[in-house]
This record gives sequence, C-alpha cells and structure tokens, in this order.
Amino acid sequence: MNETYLIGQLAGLAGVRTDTVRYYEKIGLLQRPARTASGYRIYGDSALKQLKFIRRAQSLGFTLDEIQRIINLRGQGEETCRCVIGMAEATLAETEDKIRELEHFRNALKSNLARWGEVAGRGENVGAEYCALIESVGQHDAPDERLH
Amino acid sequence: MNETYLIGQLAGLAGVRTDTVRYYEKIGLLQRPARTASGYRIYGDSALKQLKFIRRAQSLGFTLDEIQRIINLRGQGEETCRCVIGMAEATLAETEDKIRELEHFRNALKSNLARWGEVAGRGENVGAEYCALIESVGQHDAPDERLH
DNA sequence: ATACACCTTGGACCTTACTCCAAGGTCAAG
DNA sequence: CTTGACCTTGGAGTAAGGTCCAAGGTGTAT
Repeated sequence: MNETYLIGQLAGLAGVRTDTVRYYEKIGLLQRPARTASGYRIYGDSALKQLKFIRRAQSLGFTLDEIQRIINLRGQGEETCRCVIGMAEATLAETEDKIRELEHFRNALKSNLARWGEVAGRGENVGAEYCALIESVGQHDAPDERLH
Repeated sequence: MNETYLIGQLAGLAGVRTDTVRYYEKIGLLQRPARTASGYRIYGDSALKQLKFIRRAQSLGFTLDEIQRIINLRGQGEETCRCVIGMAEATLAETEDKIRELEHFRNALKSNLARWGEVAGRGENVGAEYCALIESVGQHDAPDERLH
C-alpha cells in the first residue's frame, strides 16, 4: 500500500501501454505526476486507481471526453450536482435501451443457434439468416447519440 | 412500394448523409447502384433495406468490417455455415457479457439516483460519488476484443 | 433563361484513441 | 565501464468512420 511506480509499472498494472499513460496525461485525463530528480514520472496508488477507473468507464461505453467531464465534476458545488444527475439520468435511459436491444438480439441469436445446429448438419446455408436476424432486431430508426 | 430514390432521398430515409452512402459504396458495403443517363445513382427499396441493416448492425456494436463479412456470407455453402455459427456463438457470448455489465451499471446508477434525490435537495456534492459509482462497476480487467 | 436545389468526381481533411519512432538520458547488474 | 532495460521528448503515423470542398453538370419551377 502507498506504493510508487514508474510509468512502465503503472501501465503494466492497469493493462495499458506507457504511451497511453502519457497520452492521457497530455489530454488532461491524468494529472501531471511528480518527477524524480532525473525527470522520470512517479505515480502513487491514486494514479493507478484513476487509470483503472478510466479503463472501466471506457469499457462501459464512455468516450475519453465524457470521462474527462465526469472527472472534472469532482469536488464541485450544487450547480454541478444537477448536471451530474442529468448526465446520470440520460445514461440510465440509454443503458436501459441498450440492454433491451441486446437482450432481444441475444434471444433471437440463441434460438437461431439451436435451430441451425440441425440445419447445418445437413449442409444448408445459414448466412442469409444471420442477416435476417440482425435486420429483425430493434425497430428504432435513429442510432443513439449519447451524453451531451 | 418498389420506389426508386436518388442518393439524397435514400440517405434521408436511412438517416445518414449522402457522403456516407458514397463512402459505403466505395468500401464495398453497398453494391454499385444503377445510374440515370446523366450519371445520377438510383436506388430501390432493397438498397434502403440494406442501408438500414448496416446502421442497425452498427448500433448493435458491429464494425463496418464485420458487417461486410456478414453480408459476404450470404448465399454460400457448408464451409461458410460453420463460420457463421462460430461468429454467432462468439457474438452471443459477448452480448451476454455486455448485458451483465450494463445491468450492473444500471442498478448502481438507479439506486444512486434515488439516494441523490434527497442529498441534492440539501445542496451537497454528488460528483465524487458518480466516480465512486463507476469505480464500483465491473471487476474485470481487460476490455473486450470482438469477433475475429 | 435564370435561379436553385440537386447530382457528379477526386481528394483533402477531421476526430478518436492510440502507437511508433528517433535520438538521447538513467540506472542496476555483472 | 559496458550492457540492457528502463526512462525522456517531439513529432509522425495508423485505423476507423466519416465529412467537407471545389469545380462542374442536371433538372425543374417561375
């Protein structure tokens, strides 16, 4: 606990490249770390936590820009609260849409896979059906735009 | 039905720009349409369907490259069947992962929103908690790589 | 017949999120 | 005191997926 890391170790622990860490620093997503006398970046556990947070948020579908906005909201007042709640509510609605769509897709995929198991044994074609499957999922028209 | 469209109408109906349609044609995602005597592209309903299919597949998380591969599988033999089934199985697994992750996120978001409703009424800060929320979601390490 | 909104092409440019490279400095091990 | 694995910088390059522009042709409404 309260370890310190050089950039390579930090990157290794977070599963990214050193270039990526420097890139995040450049765009302001990670604050500038302390340096050794010789200029090496030195990081603590909080930087590791932050880096992991970024990756997790990213894997949940946030862009780096959105993540930056979320991070910038830390430690601010009441005005900000409303804004965060607005973001969270929008995110919630989109998340639920996405879940519904993916569940629909999953169910169709599942039942088709079961049926194809037999069909394919007899050498019949299945590609066109995969297309039909995707065509049949989701009756919305406009792809979603997020968090703005 | 069996309408024909110029590129602008087609794009309008599918919710994309004309440049995007030409781009899809260029990368082989849409086949070359017929032309009027003066060189205007003319499309039918099937092109509209295909274009909508592409957008839908895209909104489900497929890359244009993957979509192209799916389209190319249409009307092929037994070899192909196995390949499609493999793709579908991989897609299914990823889809289920994604659903689980998003559900987890949604639940955390939901319960936090409820609690914030009270807190924010008293002018307290919420930004830091939003971060804590995301930190708490998903215990995996590596972001997912899809369908190859 | 002249606006005006449409269409054509090729090619340059954009954003996101990295990723690599060259040229050089640092540091622990043998 | 050299080797090798680290670190530094600036800047270029990449891939995906568009988006824009200039210069010009088309089609129809007034």
